[in-house]
Amino acid sequence: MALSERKKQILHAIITEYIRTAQPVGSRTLARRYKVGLSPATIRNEMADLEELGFLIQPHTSAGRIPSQKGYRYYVDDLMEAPDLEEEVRDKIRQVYDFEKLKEIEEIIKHTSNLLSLLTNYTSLILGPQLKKSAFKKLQIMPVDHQRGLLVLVADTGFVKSKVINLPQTLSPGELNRIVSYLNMRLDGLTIDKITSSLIVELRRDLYHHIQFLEDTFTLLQDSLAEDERRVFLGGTTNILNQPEFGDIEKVKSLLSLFEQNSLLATLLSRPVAGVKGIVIKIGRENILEEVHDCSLVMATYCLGKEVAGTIGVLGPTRMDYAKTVAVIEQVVNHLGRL
Amino acid sequence: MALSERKKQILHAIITEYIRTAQPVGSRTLARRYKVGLSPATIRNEMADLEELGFLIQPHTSAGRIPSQKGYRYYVDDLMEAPDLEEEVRDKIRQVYDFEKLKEIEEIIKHTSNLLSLLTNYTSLILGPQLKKSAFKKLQIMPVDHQRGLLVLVADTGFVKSKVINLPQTLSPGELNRIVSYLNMRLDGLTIDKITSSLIVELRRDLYHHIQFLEDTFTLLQDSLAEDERRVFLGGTTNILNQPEFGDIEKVKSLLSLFEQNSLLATLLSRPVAGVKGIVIKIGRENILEEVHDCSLVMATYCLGKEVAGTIGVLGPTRMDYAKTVAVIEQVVNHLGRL
DNA sequence: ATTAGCACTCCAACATTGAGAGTGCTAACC
DNA sequence: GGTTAGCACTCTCAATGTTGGAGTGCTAAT
Repeated sequence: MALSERKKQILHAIITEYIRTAQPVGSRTLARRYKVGLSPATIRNEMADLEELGFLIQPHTSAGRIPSQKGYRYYVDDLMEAPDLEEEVRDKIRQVYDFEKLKEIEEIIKHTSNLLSLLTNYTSLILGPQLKKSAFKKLQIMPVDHQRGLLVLVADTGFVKSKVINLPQTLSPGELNRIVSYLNMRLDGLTIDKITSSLIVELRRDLYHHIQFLEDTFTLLQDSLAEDERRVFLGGTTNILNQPEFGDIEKVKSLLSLFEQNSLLATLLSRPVAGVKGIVIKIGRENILEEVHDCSLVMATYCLGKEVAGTIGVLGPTRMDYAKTVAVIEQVVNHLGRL
Repeated sequence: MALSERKKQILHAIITEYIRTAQPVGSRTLARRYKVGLSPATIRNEMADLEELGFLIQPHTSAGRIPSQKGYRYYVDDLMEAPDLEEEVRDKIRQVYDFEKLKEIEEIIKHTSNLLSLLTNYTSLILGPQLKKSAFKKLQIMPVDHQRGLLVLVADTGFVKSKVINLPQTLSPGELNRIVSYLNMRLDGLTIDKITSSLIVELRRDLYHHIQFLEDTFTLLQDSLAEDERRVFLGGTTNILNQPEFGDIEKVKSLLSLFEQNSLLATLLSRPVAGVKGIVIKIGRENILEEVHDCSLVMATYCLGKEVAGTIGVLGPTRMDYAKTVAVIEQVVNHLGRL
């Protein structure tokens, strides 16, 4: 699949131009706007070749060419070079991560997703950290009224989960405290996924005389566990509507209803094999979901501290500005890693 | 503005038909489908009158008539009668509120908003309860690591707010406990809006040697206070796209970006004067925001327990099915009041 | 007061046309 | 042999008719 230098150059130019204008690119325009020292006729020949090879598509006889999926793939893998970001952009990123004191994960993620959609003008998706991997830190029960209490579960990542539970009225404050400290002791330092159901059974045995109350507690624990359903944070959902390819209401509708389905979004983002570092780009039909078959997704795993936390992604039309998007994501992931 | 019985009947029929079909209604259709014992010609005369009076609009000569805003208003105030809900619908409502044990406000609201959008096929908006009005219940600080703690604030309504704060390292656990119980004592039973800044100043004086740490605490308190910005919960945002009036991308875009702006939504919903009971309907331009000038909003205040908690609303095109929507909202508000 | 009849208006859907953009091919050129 | 000019051809898009249907308003008859 080795293309001649000239073909590469032409393909590059076509894709660049198409990304800019969203219009099929003709040989004339190319000759005029990009200083290949070639006449339109020669370019036409090359374009015909590139079409034969599957990199370009002609929407109809006598229109210019547009990149095919294969064309984008080649561009992304071999042709594209990430631009330096403008100082202005770098500044904005720095601002978000420096000046605001972000302590809670959720806050960090929300800011990040806003930032991404702002900088790229596409829609950003961020898959939150996996609760499983974080370590149990502390569990606390605060009485709310005489029959209910608030159970708070804190993970070391700063992740907090709370739930109102029923407390048996027969339970004295002292007992409650003892139970809580016992649980804290037993669970101390474990990662959440170590809290298996067998451990729970064991605990339940140890504390069998408080069964009723514990049911709720364990339910929360197990829910948190079972909630492999990691939350996906969205930013700039309307950005994508500004793209000329979304003139069609049907498309808009299917995309927007996709945005409402957290689990599907999570599927989308969880593709890159755990551990794969760097940026992964899914173009058009390379994505699993039909709704985004004419979108592309640029994603990367991000770390918070040392742990791989989740996936960060930007969704745009297949005709998106890959180079810039990649640059932005790299920069952002970088900053995130330092927190 | 007293209309003759016959005019009322015709206006009613036109609106009903238009709500059903979204097409201008002509005299022929009306004579055929609605058993007014009149010929098209007579109906035409009446329609001309109604147009003169401002209840109807003719999109162009020789199209049928559609209701004007004034027409809808008259319909809603004087003509419409709320239908009995089908058993099937009543069942669905009962299911949501009976079988699932909803303890936390947020959960209740989320379920309600889903329910509403499901039953009406429009978009539901729910303005959450005002933190201000609920009573302070308890404040707790749980250490997370050696320099950070999780501050949890519980209101008696079950409302929970938490924030990670910095703890000065010089603070011993004993001291921390004393501070917490002191704060609890001082704040006990107050409604949140009683925790004015003057009280905070006072507390701050009493505890002046822990200033740094307290800053964060007070910030949270004040944030919760200042957060008059009450959260609006949305359901079925894509439903409204199924309405034929949203064939235009521009409209969709402006509406969707409105949906992303919590504060604007809160404005929309907070119109009905506090205390007004019953259902309020805002038609078209009666709404403040331009984005919904061709939508209508049916809303009602809802109670949780005895307190007025917030506003519940359904947003559809001006051509929405007011009768059904009103019936559904009434039913839902009813159920909510019983929780 | 109601209705039948009729001329009139307007929209929406469909065809027609011409201009513009772009191609592929051929033949000439370096 | 690679490159280019020239030209016929194709296809879209926008503008411009054309037509049929739906609905009206008016008038005259009931």
